[in-house]
Amino acid sequence: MATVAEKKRLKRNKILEAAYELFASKGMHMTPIDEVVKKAGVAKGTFYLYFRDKYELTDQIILHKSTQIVRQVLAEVREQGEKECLDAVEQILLFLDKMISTMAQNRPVLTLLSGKISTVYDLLADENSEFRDTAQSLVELMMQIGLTAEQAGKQLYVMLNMFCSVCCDAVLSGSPYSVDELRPEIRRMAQKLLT
Amino acid sequence: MATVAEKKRLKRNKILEAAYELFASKGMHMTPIDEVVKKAGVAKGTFYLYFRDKYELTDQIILHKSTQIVRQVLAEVREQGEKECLDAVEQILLFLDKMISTMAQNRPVLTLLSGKISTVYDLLADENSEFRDTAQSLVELMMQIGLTAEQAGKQLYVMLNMFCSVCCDAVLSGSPYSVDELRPEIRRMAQKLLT
Amino acid sequence: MATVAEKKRLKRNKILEAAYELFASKGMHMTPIDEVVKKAGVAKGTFYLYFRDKYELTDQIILHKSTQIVRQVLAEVREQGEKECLDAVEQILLFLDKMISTMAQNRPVLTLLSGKISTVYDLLADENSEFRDTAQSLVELMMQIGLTAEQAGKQLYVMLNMFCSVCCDAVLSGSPYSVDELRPEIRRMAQKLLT
Amino acid sequence: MATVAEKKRLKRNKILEAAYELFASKGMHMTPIDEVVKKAGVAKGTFYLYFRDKYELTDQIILHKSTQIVRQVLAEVREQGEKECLDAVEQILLFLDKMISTMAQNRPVLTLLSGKISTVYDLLADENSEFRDTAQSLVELMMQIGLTAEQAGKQLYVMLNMFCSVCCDAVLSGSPYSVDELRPEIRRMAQKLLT
DNA sequence: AATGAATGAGAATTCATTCAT
DNA sequence: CATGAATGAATTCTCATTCAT
Repeated sequence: MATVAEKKRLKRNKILEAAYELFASKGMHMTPIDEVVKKAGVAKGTFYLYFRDKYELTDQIILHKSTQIVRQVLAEVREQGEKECLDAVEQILLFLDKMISTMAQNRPVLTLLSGKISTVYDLLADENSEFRDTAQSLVELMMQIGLTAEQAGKQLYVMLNMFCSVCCDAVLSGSPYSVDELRPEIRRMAQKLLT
Repeated sequence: MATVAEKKRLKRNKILEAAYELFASKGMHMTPIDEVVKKAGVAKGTFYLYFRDKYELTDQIILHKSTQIVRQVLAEVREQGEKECLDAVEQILLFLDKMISTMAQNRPVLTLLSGKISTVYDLLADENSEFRDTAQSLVELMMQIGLTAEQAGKQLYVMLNMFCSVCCDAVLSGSPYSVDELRPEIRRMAQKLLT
Repeated sequence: MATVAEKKRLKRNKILEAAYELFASKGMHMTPIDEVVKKAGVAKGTFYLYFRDKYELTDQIILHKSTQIVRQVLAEVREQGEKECLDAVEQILLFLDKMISTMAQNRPVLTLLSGKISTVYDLLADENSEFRDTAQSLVELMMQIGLTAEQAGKQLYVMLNMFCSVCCDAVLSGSPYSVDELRPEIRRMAQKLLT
Repeated sequence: MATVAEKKRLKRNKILEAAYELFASKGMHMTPIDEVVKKAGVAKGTFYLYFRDKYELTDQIILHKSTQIVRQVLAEVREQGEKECLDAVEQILLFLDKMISTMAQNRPVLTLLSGKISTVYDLLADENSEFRDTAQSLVELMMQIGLTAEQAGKQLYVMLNMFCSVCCDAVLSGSPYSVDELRPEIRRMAQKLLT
């Protein structure tokens, strides 16, 4: 077993997780590297062995966490979609709904995501992404309701962005409406957009 | 003429404007007070005569600039709406369209607004806001298409948030789509949502 | 009295003096700013009010100290030269001799000067230097022994550099010869060069 | 063939050369060990197998490079001296002239040598040096022009130091005069000193 | 012998804020 | 009211050196 590379990956992850929790609760600008390494249980120098600087760390966290969320949501959608034989519209609605739920339960990640939402979309759209296939099938689902490939792509992006943004606001500030207050309305709007 | 109070207001505005430009281009965290006061042409101590601290300044800028934008957009909508005798849906679409255009032309303000979009809505919804009446009429317009007051309020919020968010991404990063690419799609979606 | 500018000059000088002593005894690279400010009795931030960074400080010290030394030497030469009605060659020899003595007594300054000797010459040659006139008269003295202006300039430079360099080595390391061992030899060589 | 000891010597030399180039271009204080070992193609730990610390490395480089230069210069002088049957003065002048030329062509080595010129002399004077004999013959040459052994030693030292110092300044900063501008003057002075 | 991950003391520098003038 | 010199805690990042593999 490649214990050496494995240990490195583990250490990197420890830093990533420690930073995530801190950044999420106090914001990146309010979290000194000192605290991150202390929480991660590594030396200060070790941090700079794995990340060029604080900004690279931030980027990595966003990537890391977004990936986690998208991966989880897609897995659930796929499973439930198959089990319940959902049609195109229903699957997309389910995807958006799950995204909202998951984000609502991941308050901290929203703090980081806020204002960088296109990152999530980039994850889906990137040629080399592990999600490429799924993203493709989402677009195909939307084409089944009569959109061109381009329209489908754009609309998917706008809807994702829209729901994420509303979620961020709703979850983070709860003002003027909470997620739960907004959720039925969002669903109604999504349905309207998809028919 | 109250030259004393007037001069104070002027100096305060000079600081606000200087900070706005700096914050917009480099971000608040990357802009030291030193630079702000230098650009504003006042002494460092003077700054603290007008603002409690850097955070109050930031808040004030967002308020200041959002107000400017909303005020401008609403004025244009009102004028054109009257001139062209637009119906409810058309007025709302015009409002959203103008918001997009104005934001697209105010790249810097988006930097600040990004992730704080509900601020704009708060402006509209606040009891004491100068926009209260207009916001009220927007809601009433939406009720004309068959929504309850509550639904109308929420939908207005969601649509605003959605469009602002998409604009921020599109204008600021241009990725994955530019505003101009997205604008027709957005309009189509808005229309669908309002019928 | 302009107490404000005066106080600033004083504080700057305090830093300069503190740094000089520290740099001279341990070398600039071995002296943290922390120690400098502590010795100067000012806050760390104050340091950066007066000097861009450690390197500017170093340059300033060299300038400051070289100026002090040259000023002192020239004053002595002028005085003694007049009193004893010395001729050209004798005055130059006296100048070099005094330079050697003064440097020998200013061990610390040599630490800083070592390897940056042309600084001293620059001081003499700089158009705006307070020493311009004196430097000019040194050159004129050398022209009296039959050199062209250009030859005189170069020879003055070479001799200065040569003597400073030998002094640095001799004073700082005492190896292979001490200043006192070398001084007669140097004098003999200077005399030879000037006739 | 002693491949073991040979390989070690080779690795040591690789480090020495890598460090030399780096130190020469950016200065020792600005060159981290990291860069040295990377350039040398060895691991960081390996460095400490061959050198106690960074300071020992620096010393070794200066020694290494000075030796190279002196060895080269002396070889050339010896060869040309024999071929052209030069007399004492001419040989010394040739030696100094070659030193200047070689240094002018070895800009980087001067960076390191600057302020440590007596090292070169130490090389010549050290009892166990490979140059002991040559240095001795240089002294003897000077005694041929009527100096005592002691005077000869000192004068050789002063002249060496003087020329090296002037070279460092001239080559490194080119200010106030370049090597080429100074060279005739230096030669003239050397000639004067040797007669 | 060689490696390179890990260390952590330390260094430079910044900057929001205060306060005497 | 206005000023800007002074502060020093806080922060980021570096790097020589060690040591387990």
